[in-house]
Amino acid sequence: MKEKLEILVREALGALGVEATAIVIERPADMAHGDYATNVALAYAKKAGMSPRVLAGKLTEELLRMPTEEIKNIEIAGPGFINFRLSDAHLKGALALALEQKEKWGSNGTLVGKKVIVEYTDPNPFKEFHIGHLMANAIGESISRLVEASGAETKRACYQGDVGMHVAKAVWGIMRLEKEGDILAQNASVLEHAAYLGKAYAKGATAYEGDDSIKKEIVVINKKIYERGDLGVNNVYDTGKQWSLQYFEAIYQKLGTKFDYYFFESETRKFGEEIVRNSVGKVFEQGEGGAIVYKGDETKGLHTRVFVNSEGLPTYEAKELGLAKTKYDTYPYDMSVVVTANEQNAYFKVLLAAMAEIFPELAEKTIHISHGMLRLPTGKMSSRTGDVITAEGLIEEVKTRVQEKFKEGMFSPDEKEKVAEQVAIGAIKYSILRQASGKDIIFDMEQSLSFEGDSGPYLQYTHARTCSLLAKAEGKTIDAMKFEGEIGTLHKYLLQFPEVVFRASEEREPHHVTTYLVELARAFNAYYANTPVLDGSPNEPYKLALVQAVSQTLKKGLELLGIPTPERM
RNA sequence: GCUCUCGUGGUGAAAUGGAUAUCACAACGGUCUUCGAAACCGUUAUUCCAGGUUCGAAUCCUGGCGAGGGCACCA
Repeated sequence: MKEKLEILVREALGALGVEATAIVIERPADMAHGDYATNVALAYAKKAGMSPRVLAGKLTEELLRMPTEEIKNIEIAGPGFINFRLSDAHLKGALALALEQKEKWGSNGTLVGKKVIVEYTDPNPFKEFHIGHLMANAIGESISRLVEASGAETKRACYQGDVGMHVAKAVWGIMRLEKEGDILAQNASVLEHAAYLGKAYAKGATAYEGDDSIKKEIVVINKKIYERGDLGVNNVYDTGKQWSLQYFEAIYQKLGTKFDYYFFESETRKFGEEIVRNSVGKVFEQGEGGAIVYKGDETKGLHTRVFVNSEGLPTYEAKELGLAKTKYDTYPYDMSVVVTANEQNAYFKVLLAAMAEIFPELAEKTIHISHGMLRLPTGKMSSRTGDVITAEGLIEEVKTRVQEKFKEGMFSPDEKEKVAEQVAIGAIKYSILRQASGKDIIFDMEQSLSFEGDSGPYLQYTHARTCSLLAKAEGKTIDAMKFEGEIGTLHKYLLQFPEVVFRASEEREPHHVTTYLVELARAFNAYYANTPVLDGSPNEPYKLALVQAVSQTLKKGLELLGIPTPERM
């Protein structure tokens, strides 16, 4: 419809002898103004040599001359906006079409035939999966689903730092704990394994900073991990890594993420190092102490970064170059999205500049998306001091709060546990996805996880309501066309969904979806409070069609956010 | 010091350069014998400061103030 209006307006301008470059058709901020609006009369007034309102008047005359059954009327408003109101028949037909589309409702085909890879979450084995990873996961998962909804073939990737000092610290910690007799039971659970690793890491990290001789021991272990020549170290490392990965996998399952590819730093480092060494003198330079550096162009706000350090080991930057190529060799993508924390922004710019010189075609396809930090009201989290909120801990805490809200006797114990988890995940993910990515979130349990108003559970609750209403209406006629009366805002909100999904996908901003869904849910709840649906009136089939469309839209929208949609809660 | 990002009611956020700046929380006042009150209705309250560009600026440009990130061998 939007495209059609654009063509009509262009023709009308042409008829008046005005050649248009860009034509903007938009949804008016206030729905009372109409279904669509254009500002062309304002934009081209000067070019046409008349005042905006006069031009708008002439354009309207032209537009009215063209036969269009979708349009009910055209009005001029304000400084010279042209507002379009769509016909009732068209609006009803659009709703009927939406219902027919079912699962496909809201999708578009703008990325059909494209291959997209999205990398996100990226936890480090041997360390906690904390709420920062939760943030990256929520955003990355939603972006994956959005580009999928645009028709792209989408693969999810997770990149994990399984080598480096943090690992050496944890391995040292485990060996020390074992020496002290603190050993896990044979049948320890995945969670107990993870907690043990956390303890080991904290021990190693503290000792590393406090004691120079231990620092040296850890450096030695780090080397041994790279070389894989020490059986004892290998053994501890291999089991520890396995524990970590099992633990992460359990969390992904809860969160609703299924990765297609796992990349490990231990695999990309050698390749990355080669790439860098082969381009010394061309792209990279020798820096102080034998390091290999990339000199970023300071006029572009870049700085110099080390790619291979003076000990000859590749840094994260070099590994990332290797990763980009490895990804492409695994899955020849048209677009590669990488989600990281925003503290990496400056580094990523340098990396992309270097990549543009080595793999220009890959750099062009790479899009970096950064998320803000989750901060505690008390300050920054630190895994060294143990002042961390783990994902697991947070989910459990929210879960218990959710259960307190359940009505007595609604669920069996098993169901209760399951639904509580779905709602908890919904609350957490929503609080992350509701704002534009890139900004920090001050994480306040009370505020960000409220179950009222602008929240995940609010949307889930509204969806559950539609489900129970539809269950009561089982067997009744549902028909979007059977309606006499004035078409309301709820109906019009519903029809905006595909445009919202398109924009969210294009900008890779899930928060457009959250904002929209809350508006939709609000419109529905208001409608629901004032209008009896199951009243046997002639309009009942239409009202049920509205409810079904709301239900379907909430379900699909929440799915795009990676938020579960229980039918009862 | 250099550099990047940000500054919207008491609080947290939204707004492809457009019309009366939107939403939630909090506060205050109402609505459950009727399709689920995790809901609904109402009241109060917002674009950091100073210039500029534009028919039109929360949005773009310049300067100031304030907050956060980054600035060579961590990731």
